[in-house]
Amino acid sequence: MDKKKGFVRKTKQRDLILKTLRSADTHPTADWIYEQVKKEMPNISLGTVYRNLGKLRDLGEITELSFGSKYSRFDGNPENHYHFVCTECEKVMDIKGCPVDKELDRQVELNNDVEVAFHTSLFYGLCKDCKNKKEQD
Amino acid sequence: MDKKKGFVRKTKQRDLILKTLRSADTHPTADWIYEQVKKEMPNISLGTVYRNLGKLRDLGEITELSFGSKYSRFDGNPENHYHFVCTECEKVMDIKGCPVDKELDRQVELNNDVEVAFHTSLFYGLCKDCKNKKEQD
DNA sequence: ATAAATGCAAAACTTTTGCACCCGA
DNA sequence: TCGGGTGCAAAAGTTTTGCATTTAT
Repeated sequence: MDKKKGFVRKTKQRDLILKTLRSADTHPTADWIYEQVKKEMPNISLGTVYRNLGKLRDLGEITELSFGSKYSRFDGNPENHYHFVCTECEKVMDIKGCPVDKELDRQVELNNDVEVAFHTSLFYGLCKDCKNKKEQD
Repeated sequence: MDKKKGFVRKTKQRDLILKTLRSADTHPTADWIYEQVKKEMPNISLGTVYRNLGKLRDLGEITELSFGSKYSRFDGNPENHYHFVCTECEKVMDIKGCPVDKELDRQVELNNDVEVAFHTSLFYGLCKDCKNKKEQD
């Protein structure tokens, strides 16, 4: 018997959830993902979406971002990187051209007597669209 | 008549809440503040704590930090600075000796076609106490 | 006197969970 | 077949809100 306990089974639901998240250009909420996925799989439940997002996070396939608003947001890219939060439309997206500075972690350790595993930075402001919209006034 | 509409009234509750927050060495949750304040003012309600924290935030007296866990945390210091989150005991505190690098904001603007108002960084790891506790094993 | 603030409780909202059934390996 | 996954609905947990009353100015 080579069946092992505690294995992760592949399901249509989880595949679709991951595909949907990976193809999003921003970092959506569980509810947004639920709405998208429902178009293709109308009977899926929100509980399943939450359970699968949690499982994918535990497997290291995605990252859960919990900041900015009441909702958690999910990032299909598990690599550490910086994020931008639009204060106007609430969208959350990746920062380009600004690599994570690991030297900072060492500096913080020395100055604060802590052990740093990693850090992340959040930039707040107006995204491209909201910036342009404001300029039109 | 020099009474104006929309003014902010001074109350014992708000004073106590602000005093409690300012004297905390970490960044507590609304519920923690509620528990502290109740010792001195047993009839205060959690709703009042939330309302006052919101008002103080709107007035720019404090900062609301919404990351790391389900709860919002509040920071008696409205100045922008970096934070440390202990992944073991969940405490959130200020980072010392690591000033906010405003140059980064300009770099992000250039690379991402956005308008950055400010940024904040979160360092995750073990705080002094949890680090020492681990070393004892 | 007037409107802001409070206390209480109910409501709103996001996320989790129990359970019976289903389905992938 | 076996145990992980799903759907549904109820529950949990944080934050907000309606309302009558109190209180600061």
